[in-house]
Amino acid sequence: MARPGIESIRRQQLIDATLSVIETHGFQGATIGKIAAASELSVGIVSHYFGGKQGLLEATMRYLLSCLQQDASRLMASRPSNPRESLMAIVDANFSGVQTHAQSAKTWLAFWTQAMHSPELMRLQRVNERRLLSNLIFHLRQLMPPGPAQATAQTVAAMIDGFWLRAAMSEGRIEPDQAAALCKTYIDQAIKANNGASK
Amino acid sequence: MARPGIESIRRQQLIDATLSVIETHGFQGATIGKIAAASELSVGIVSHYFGGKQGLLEATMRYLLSCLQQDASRLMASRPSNPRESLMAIVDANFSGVQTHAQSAKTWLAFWTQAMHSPELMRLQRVNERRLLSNLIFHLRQLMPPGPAQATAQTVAAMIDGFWLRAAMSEGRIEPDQAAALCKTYIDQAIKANNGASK
DNA sequence: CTCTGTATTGAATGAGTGTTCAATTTGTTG
DNA sequence: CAACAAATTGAACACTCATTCAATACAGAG
Repeated sequence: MARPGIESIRRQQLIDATLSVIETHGFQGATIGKIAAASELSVGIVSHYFGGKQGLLEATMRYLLSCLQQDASRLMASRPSNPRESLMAIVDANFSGVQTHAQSAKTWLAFWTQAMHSPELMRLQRVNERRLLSNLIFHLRQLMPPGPAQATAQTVAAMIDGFWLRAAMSEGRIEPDQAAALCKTYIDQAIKANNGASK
Repeated sequence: MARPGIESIRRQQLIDATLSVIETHGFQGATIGKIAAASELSVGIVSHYFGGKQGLLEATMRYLLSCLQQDASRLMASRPSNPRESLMAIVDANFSGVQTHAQSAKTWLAFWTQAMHSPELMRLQRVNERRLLSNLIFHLRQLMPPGPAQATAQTVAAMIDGFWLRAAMSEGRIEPDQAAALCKTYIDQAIKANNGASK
């Protein structure tokens, strides 16, 4: 038998190569050949570890989702339990990935597009969307009535997606710090506009 | 010679077929063969009128952009010149296309993704983005200082994109009316938070 | 009806891609 | 070192798709 753990190493190699190739060549240009070349492995290895190209793409999206979730958990843990601060942490978490991986925004957009015609990717996307939304509602609920909380949560979620989209389109011209700041400004405005009406 | 105007008829036939095929099969599945079948024409006609697949795709995106601009012009013309009402009209215009063409949202997303790796599509996208942004700033500028106006405009633009994205992802589950209402609520909050500081 | 040039067709072509699997390499065990 | 199995390779294969272009259909002019 060969070294144990070699499987997870190869899997990660291929996922990293996939992200890199999508970043430079786009989703359409992400062929098995290019991914294999970028990972310095052979084309056959993809079928061996992921069963095929589709399996590799799904694994790559799962990886991106898990990174996002990890960012969120880390930032939530290091903050006070103040509801407003928690909301700010959620915003930060949703933009922190952009800085470290400039390629992420483009790749996300590519996956979203692909996800619309792939049930499995669609399911993953929906789960993640639900989590963000219910997280936002939970904290907003402590600052305003249910109605405005629901509306504000949906608005914040749309803003986050919108800024990601713009970041992807403008080749990193839009600063993630700026996007996060605008989201936070909105949250404060929404709190001010609805506070005291609850409790 | 055959009938004059036959060219514009065929072009529109092919553009309509392209939109229809992208809606059902996705951008990746939009092949010349399917488009030709949907338009009840032959595959060769595409090269004849558009020089190739890429030309047809660019023409289709131009068509979508012109539809959006037409919606905007129409709604702006039938409203009072009140700055706030103008902003509301802009929001309505950006969501009016979703209702009539449920396929639009998916197709927009597909084009956005494609645009990132096609200079010509990217250029079209940028022009449209600039127009929306400067339109928003122009009207906001009459209701608040330059700084907040700039920030609010970018936030509104991101919200619009974000809601479109969500509409595309959720197969029309999100009502465009609701999205427009949330955008308007935000605009009013932003005006209230910054009014009186200008002029 | 015949002629003429435009409009249209669709089979043939060739480039590109994902998958397969027999052969090879690599690391471990006896 | 020899024997073995897991890991890896990459050429061959089958398939899809965009493009091309010689052949055909067609509308109006004479």
